Amino acid sequence: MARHAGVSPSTVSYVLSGKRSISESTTRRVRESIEALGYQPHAGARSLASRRSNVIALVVPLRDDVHVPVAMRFAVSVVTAARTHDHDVLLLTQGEGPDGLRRVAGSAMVDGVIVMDVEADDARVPVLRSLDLPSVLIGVPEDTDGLTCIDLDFSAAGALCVDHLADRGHTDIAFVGQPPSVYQRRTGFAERTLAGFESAAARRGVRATQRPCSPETAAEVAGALLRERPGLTGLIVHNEPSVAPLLEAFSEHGPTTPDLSTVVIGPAPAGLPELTSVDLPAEELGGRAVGLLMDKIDGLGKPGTTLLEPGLTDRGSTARRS
Amino acid sequence: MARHAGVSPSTVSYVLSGKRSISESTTRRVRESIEALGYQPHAGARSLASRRSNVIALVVPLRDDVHVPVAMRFAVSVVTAARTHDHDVLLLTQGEGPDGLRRVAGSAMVDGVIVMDVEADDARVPVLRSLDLPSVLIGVPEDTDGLTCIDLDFSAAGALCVDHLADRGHTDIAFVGQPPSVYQRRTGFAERTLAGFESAAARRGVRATQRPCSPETAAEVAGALLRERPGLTGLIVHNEPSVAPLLEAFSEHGPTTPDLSTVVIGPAPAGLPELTSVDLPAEELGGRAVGLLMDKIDGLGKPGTTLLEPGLTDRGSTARRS
DNA sequence: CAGGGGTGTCGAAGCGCTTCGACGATGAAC
DNA sequence: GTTCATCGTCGAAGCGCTTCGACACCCCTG
Repeated sequence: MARHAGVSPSTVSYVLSGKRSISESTTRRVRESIEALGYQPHAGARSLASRRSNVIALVVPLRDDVHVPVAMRFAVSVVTAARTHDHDVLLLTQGEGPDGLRRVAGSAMVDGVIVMDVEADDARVPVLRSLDLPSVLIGVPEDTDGLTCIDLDFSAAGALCVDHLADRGHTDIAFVGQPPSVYQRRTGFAERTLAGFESAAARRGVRATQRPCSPETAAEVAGALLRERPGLTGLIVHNEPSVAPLLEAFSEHGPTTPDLSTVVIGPAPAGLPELTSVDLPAEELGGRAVGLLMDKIDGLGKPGTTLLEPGLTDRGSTARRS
Repeated sequence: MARHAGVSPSTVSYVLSGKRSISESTTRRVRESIEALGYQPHAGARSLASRRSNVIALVVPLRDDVHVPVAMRFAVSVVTAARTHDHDVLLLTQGEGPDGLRRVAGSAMVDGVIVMDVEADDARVPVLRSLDLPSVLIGVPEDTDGLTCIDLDFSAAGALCVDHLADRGHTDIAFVGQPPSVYQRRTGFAERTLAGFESAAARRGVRATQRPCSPETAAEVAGALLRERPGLTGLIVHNEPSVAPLLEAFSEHGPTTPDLSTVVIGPAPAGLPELTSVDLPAEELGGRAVGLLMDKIDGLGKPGTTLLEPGLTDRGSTARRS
């Protein structure tokens, strides 16, 4: 390669990295040779010499109570964003747990790591702290000390839904949440949404109940709510796969939207009437997470938690009550 | 590391790789040092010296007409299987197209690649041929010359469903398929399923129609079938996300399962009554694909297409007609 | 016109492994 | 008691990059 362009290897390196100034004529000559030879630097050699692999790891959850399409949107947006920063993405699954992190860190395979689906008391967090590997969490654990986290402000999202309904005169609202297992392992986003819901409900003085739910138990949950809460007029669903079975179950014995005013937190489900929702900005989260990670890799950026402001899109599934 | 164990670096390497015999005592001493120091070989150095990265690339589709949970199951099973072969997985998206393949191959980042969601006339296939990078396709293109492919035998799956219904006395069957866009870009599995359906229907002498479908158009499709095919008693759905809206639409104006005998090709949808189905063995496919790729990387294994025999699980959603 | 500060390029060292040939030691064969 | 394999280990030579001085060379200043 260097010979083909008539320069030394170091000059090629400097052309590629831009770390020293190179004359325009030499630069052009080198670029032409790169083009002509289809030259690609050897990734291993590069990472050995520069102590940078230009790869980041992404730890994706694979629990079955995690909503898969959302996880996939995250993954894709992370890959796309990483590519714009000239990085590739190594896919790790929860299967290996903390050991996977140790392995990729220890062998210098990756420059940093993005961890999704963080729990309040996550086993990976102490490992991350001990590893001095740049990392960004999508999700917020209980103790964020020294960590860089980013997430939707789920607490605000819960409150936003309550306010939306309360503003429209609703005084009896139910929150249908994630499957029980999600709360049991104290997943951050689920806890925070619920907390936001509850404190907003108290603040607005509305009657509020809350129930976990999964697609299998949706009919049951709807039945119980209809029975125990005859005055119910507002519904907040923080569980996308359950939205369809839930609304179906309600409509069999009771009101349909917008009389049962419904707000969904999460991505809008396909093949259903459009519902008013607080959308999960997966693409933005993924992109921002990568940006934060790149800063940390470059030695910039301080630890801290970024919460994205939620936005509510009114699609007409909530009615105004006098 | 080598010093800590009191041996030369090459001895450590041979202990780790097993490429030369090392005495039991030395092996033990080295392993103890590895343990004590938490030693991890530098991946870049290793790939530079050995010309092996121990990483494979996985190209995942991100079209919105691809069923995401299935793609995710593939991805996870590929990662899991790769780990058992001491490899990691680099995630590539369709976004970069053939260039992504060239990049990871040229820079020796990966030892091989697994490509999902292959079309009959896929742009990546010629690139793969030109690259002399070991590869395995999950899916089957039109021209498989020189390629290693693996997939469910979708043609047999289509036929299996027809036979199942025909055996139970059904003589008027509809096939509800993938969204039109999937056929337009000539995705292998969709074409082959349809072909299997049609030839089996001809062989069994049953009346057969076929329609593309998406969750949005499910109600429409159901309506059209009810209108145009009053004698319809059998339904084959090769489109998991549409199953729920489809059956709902049918039940509003017509028969429900098992009177409308329904067979699904794909993963069983959650939160619905259990349906008789031909399951997509994503885990097995992913695992086998990795196995095939590892053989190719090791210089074993010839090109060729492996089709997995489909199996039908009877869950009682098909009735016998006299 | 000597001295000083940029620029643009090169050479060499080294990143941390693997691998090949070599070599001493050991035991078997004659 | 030689001779020969065989076994276990080592040393050295890379793998293909990056990076750090060094060094021409040029232009500016005084």
